[in-house]
Amino acid sequence: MLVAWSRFVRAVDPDLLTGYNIVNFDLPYLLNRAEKLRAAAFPFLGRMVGGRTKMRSVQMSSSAFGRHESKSFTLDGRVMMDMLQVMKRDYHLRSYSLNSVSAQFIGEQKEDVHYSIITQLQEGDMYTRRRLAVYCLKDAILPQRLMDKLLSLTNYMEMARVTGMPLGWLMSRGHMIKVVSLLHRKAAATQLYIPDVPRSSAQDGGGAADGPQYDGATVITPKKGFYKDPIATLDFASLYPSIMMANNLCYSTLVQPKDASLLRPEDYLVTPSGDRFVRPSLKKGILSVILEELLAARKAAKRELAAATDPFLRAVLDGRQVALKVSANAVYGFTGAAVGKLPCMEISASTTAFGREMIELTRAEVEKLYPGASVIYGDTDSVMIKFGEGMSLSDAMERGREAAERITALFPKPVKLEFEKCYFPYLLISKKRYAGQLWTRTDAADKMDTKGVESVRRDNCRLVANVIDSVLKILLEERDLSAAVAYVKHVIGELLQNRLDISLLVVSKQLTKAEGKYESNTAHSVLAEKMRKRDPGTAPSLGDRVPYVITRGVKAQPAYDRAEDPLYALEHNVAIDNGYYLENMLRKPLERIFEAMLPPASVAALFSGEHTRSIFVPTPTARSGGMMRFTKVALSCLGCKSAIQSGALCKYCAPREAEIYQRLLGRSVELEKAFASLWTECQRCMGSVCQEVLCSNVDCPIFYRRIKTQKDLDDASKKLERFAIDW
DNA sequence: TAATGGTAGGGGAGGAAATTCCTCCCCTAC
DNA sequence: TAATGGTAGGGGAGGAAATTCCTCCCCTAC
Repeated sequence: MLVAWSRFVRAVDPDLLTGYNIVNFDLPYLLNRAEKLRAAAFPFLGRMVGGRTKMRSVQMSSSAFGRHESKSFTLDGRVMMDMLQVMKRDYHLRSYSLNSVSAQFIGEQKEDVHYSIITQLQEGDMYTRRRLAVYCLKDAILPQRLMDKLLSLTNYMEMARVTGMPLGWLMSRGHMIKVVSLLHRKAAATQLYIPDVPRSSAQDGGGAADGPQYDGATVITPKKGFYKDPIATLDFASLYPSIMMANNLCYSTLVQPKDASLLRPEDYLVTPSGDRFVRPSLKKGILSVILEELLAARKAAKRELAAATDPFLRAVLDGRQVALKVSANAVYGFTGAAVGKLPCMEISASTTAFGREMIELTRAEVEKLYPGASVIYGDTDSVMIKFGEGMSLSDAMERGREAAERITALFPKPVKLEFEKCYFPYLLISKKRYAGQLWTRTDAADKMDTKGVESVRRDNCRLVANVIDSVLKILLEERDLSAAVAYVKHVIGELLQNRLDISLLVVSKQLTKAEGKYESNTAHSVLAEKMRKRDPGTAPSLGDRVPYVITRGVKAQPAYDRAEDPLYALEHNVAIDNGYYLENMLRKPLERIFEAMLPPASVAALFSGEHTRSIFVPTPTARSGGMMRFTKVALSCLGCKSAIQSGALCKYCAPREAEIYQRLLGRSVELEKAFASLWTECQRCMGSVCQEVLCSNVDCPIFYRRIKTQKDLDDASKKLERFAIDW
């Protein structure tokens, strides 16, 4: 079968291979299997005749794309486009399972089949094998649909053209190689050669770049608070690229200090960081040319974006122009990369130094030109201005536009300060954290814009993200403080009474270090270790996100000891520590928001009072220690919970047997109904109502609810069975 | 054959170090 | 065989508890 499949690939002769996680799972599996079975004709999947497909492990670590282990193959003539890798590179998501990704982008779920039941399906009847087949087909089709919908191939080809790089490298390598490629292209055209800088010993592994190498951008100290006046925002368009172009910063224009005396003073420029670059009249830098081209491509993408009407297409085109912008910024990053091919701190340090001067000048100028105006915040290339008390939105916009124009005139071309938007109202929490209603026109707000706060971070559970997001919406869109307070109290009540779905409480963090490399204990690293011991096959590996919930423990037991795999917690009935979620996850983020608009006593009242009464759940002691090891669970009366020897009820409750039995039966029936409706929902999702549901999709809330209901139902029927003994 | 854009910054968890608080104990005044 | 005044209060030692500070870690803004 393997050999036939290999022949099939060669016969179809595709340019591109795609799938989901094929690089790290499917292909390695096939190759290993072929080797084991001595299918010698198998590993020839490339276009090179007789070219053997070999597999290598590579470790990639990049500040932009994170760290992961990966495989690489010799597959001449074909490009591997693994959609998992594409999704990880291009989209910031909480989960990258094919299920959640396709649900989000193409509104379709696949039925997930856990690997442990595949054999069972294969060895069953024609119906179970059909299910297996459907699963496999979907697994193959969904990645293709994703690729079509997201225009991934189009965008990658565009990037390959702009940068002059092989398509495959865009998926397996970082940003630096793009810049290297661009440099080679331009340098060759101007008869220049790029020096091969040998790696210094410091660059190889040990003790390299820890801590910043040079000073970065200015972040203006925020004047924190809740602003009910419109806040105008001015941004420099592509700040770093435009600084490099305006001042001709380049490898080819750098003047070494010892050579400065050879030039006339008017031939070179001294940057704020004290470095010298010749003026463009003498020689124009290559980096300037490269940046001009990247920004021209971005402009074209923006034009296309303006012409598009379909909202989804717009989102994708927007993604493309952002990618080009990021690549332009990567040019600056490349010059500053100490562990890189061609570091040049003079360029990067000069660029940031210019940036610092420019934002300071902008701030001073705004406050000088507009008396009463105040710059309340700014980061790197932007300033947020409050022009005055009680100003209307349209006046603020008008002044913003005017100010941008007047200040742009102070800088050399192509530096451009733009008025982009107003925030109204605006909540400024701290540096790099704020939220506001964003307006680009006066007739209607565009959207709520949230930066840095918990609702946009992936290392919070969904509960926190949802609550913060809703609270901000109520405060900023509806501007209803009391409704926000009521909402928060309601959610806290639900949480403490255990009424929330466990999928809301799942936290996930990325495993960024290899096994044993963590210096301190953290919830996700300790849990990953625990899961490796349970089942190495399904345990998270380097670069994966580890989902977990915090469970109840004994007093003072650290949180990392109480982190548990959500599925495991559900299946083994481990109690969730609701108090921890309230105190350690919800409390502080909510306090930071409300303290800007409520007196301290009212903020404190959010977390105490009637709604914080919780239902008692007995605390389990550590499973493997303490006195509890020597105790046994005694039967308890189903009527009053007092200890009894056998049967269902104690002698005092016995007379009420009929009534208690009826109550439990009612509960059981209720659960059965709930379970049946969840089951139908899962069957609908599978596309068939005549088969058993065999789905283990951990990203689906229904899945958690179904498991929980099943568990409760089991418990309920066990209780009912105890009555039988009496009869 | 094969590596990796940058700095600034917030904020949570864990654990060490420094500090405060409580209890026991001894002794003296009267 | 067999005996012993009391209470109030200062202050040191030891150890528990609460607090502060620092480091690690993750993730985001630009």
